[in-house]
Amino acid sequence: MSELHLKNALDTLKKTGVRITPQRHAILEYLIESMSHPTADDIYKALEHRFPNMSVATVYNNLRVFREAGLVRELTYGDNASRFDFVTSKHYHIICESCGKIVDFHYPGLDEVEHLAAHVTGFKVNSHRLEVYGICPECAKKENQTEE
Amino acid sequence: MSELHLKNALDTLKKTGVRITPQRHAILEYLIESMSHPTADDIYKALEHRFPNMSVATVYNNLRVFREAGLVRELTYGDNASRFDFVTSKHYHIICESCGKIVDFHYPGLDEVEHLAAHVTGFKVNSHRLEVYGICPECAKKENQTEE
DNA sequence: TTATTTATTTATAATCGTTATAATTAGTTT
DNA sequence: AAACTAATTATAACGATTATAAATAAATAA
Repeated sequence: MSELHLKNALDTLKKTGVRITPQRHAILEYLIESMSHPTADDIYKALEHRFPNMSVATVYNNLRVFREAGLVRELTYGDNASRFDFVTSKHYHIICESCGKIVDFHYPGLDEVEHLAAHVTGFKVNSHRLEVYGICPECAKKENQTEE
Repeated sequence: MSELHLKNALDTLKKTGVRITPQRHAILEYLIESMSHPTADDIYKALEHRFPNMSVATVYNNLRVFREAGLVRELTYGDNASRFDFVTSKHYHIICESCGKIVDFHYPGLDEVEHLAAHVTGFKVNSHRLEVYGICPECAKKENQTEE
């Protein structure tokens, strides 16, 4: 399953003439297998034992390469570090405002919003971003325990 | 119209024990009357002729105060500067990927998404963020002219 | 194969938005 | 007026990201 994702991703890169370096392979592999939404630094830390000389710049550079190839989505959070998400199928994120955890959920198209926005503003619409914020079950439990 | 918004905003601040300093008054006034989505630096630049000694920190501090009072919403964009939006009614933003312009549009509640997300993930949902991306009419026109 | 070009990585410095700190000023309360 | 508190200012620091230049690796041409 995840091997297939990796294989497809590598194929996509090859097609666009991007070299598959060991670092790139490892970063992609980590993104796919960790099943999380890591920051560039998370990735750097996770791989530094295998690539002791790797630079953070390499991580950033390659995440940009992957983003431009459409393999990876960047989730930006103001002053805080961006998180990177391997693109599989369309999904949205719900984010815990207490611990920062990000959980995926699916929701059938919000095409209607795009259409309405295009109609009202005259924009040519390309995409949208939707995030839901709240408190995850674990944090909610903790808050109850401490009678917050 | 905008005077009323300003008056209400000042009342809200007074109620929560926040002092109305000349700088705060000016920042709020600018946010309301500019009808735009300025960065902290935009505000700083717009007011520096009236407050030659004002510090950027003051702008940031007060935008945080306003945000915490619910008067202002902060729109974050990764590494780029946040934009600040005086809260009037519920609306969403459509952003031009070419020139960065932000235009408001209204859309009747996405409560259903919140409910579904809560149900699927077990989160206690507080809010959501939705943005649409595309190309504004002006940029689209330019692109056509240059046969892009 | 070797030489040459090109892409990639590395190391490091720089940038930029934002926040922290400490000193000063202004406003409030006693 | 004195004492206390809040807000502002000036400046330094921070952290995420990017730019730069040198070094290395890979691909292509000779």
